Amino acid sequence: MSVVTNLGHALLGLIRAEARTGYALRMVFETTPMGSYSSSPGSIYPALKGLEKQGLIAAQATGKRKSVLHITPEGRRSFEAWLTAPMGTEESVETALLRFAFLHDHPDKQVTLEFLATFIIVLAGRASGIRDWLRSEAAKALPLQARLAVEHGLRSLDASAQWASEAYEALKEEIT
Amino acid sequence: MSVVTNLGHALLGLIRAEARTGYALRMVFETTPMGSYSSSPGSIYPALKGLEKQGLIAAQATGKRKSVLHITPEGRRSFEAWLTAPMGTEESVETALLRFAFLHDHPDKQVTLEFLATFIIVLAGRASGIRDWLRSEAAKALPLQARLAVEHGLRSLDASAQWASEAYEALKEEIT
DNA sequence: CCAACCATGTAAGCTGTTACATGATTGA
DNA sequence: TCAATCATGTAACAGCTTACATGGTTGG
Repeated sequence: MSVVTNLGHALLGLIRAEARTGYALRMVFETTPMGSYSSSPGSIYPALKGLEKQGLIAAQATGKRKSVLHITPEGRRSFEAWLTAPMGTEESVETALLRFAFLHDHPDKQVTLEFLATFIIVLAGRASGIRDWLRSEAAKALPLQARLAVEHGLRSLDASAQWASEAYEALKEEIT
Repeated sequence: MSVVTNLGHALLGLIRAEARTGYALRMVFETTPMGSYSSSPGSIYPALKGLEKQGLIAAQATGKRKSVLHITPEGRRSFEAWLTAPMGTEESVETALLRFAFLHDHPDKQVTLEFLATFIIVLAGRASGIRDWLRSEAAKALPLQARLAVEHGLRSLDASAQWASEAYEALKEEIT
């Protein structure tokens, strides 16, 4: 039972790439566009403790006050499983993007291409659900602006799908 | 101090439009694309109690078990203030969309047009922040896929801005 | 030496989720 | 009458935020 949140996976992925202190991780969230995640000590440190309690990361004290966190073999396994799990129909765009970003060092590039292909299908399904609703009687009863707001959700999904297909092409280029 | 969440404002706005039972509100979230909000009893009823405690809505028992909720004068004032407050630079897209949807019955359509214009500016500011970062040294150190993930955020913002400018035109049409 | 930054943590509180619980009403 | 749906709620818990608290290190 993986009780790891998006924040937890973001932290785990960063630590997997390079052993770091909690503070260094906070700085990543504070100075890069990865900053949709917390960055406040009150969320980072408890999350790290959770990962440690689950045996996914371990701390190495370095004489000074700071302690460098590194990933454990079990953490590596758990992260890998999360990374390559099949995408469910309700997986959030945020989670999918996080997984995609971390898939970069996966040895088999085909996995990433399939990931994007599935993502496109999932997004298309959601978009057509909204389109159906917009054609329904209920939708016609709504005032223009409420309908426009729904339309925004559709545009968002379409933009994601558009992005995914371009990313697909870009990666395919890179492989060859 | 308005301690009302997005869910609270969504509920308040629906009740303002028409007095309803808690169950009817749940159904709105369950059967329409407004369903990004809760819909579970465990979130709706406590939220409604919160609104009641703040004097923004009031319940009228109807003999049977159900009680119909209606907005109070203070609730109306509070909602109106939220609706027409100037947009801050960190206002979430979700909040902005909710406000936009409820602005439909605002007497002065010019307010809505200005709202959209501001929204476009806010989005442009965020997008250019990301674009700047993508041009930075830090960004160039990132692997392709991480950069692509950031690019997704940019596309999202652009799609919202595109939507906003089209909504602007659609509303302008409607007014005349 | 003092300010700024590095570094880690705790405590209170708010939202929301899941799951459980209850009972009334309605239509087949 | 029995199932489905209407209708309202509570309890436990997860996750995050804000604010508070502490102390080490480094550069001017």
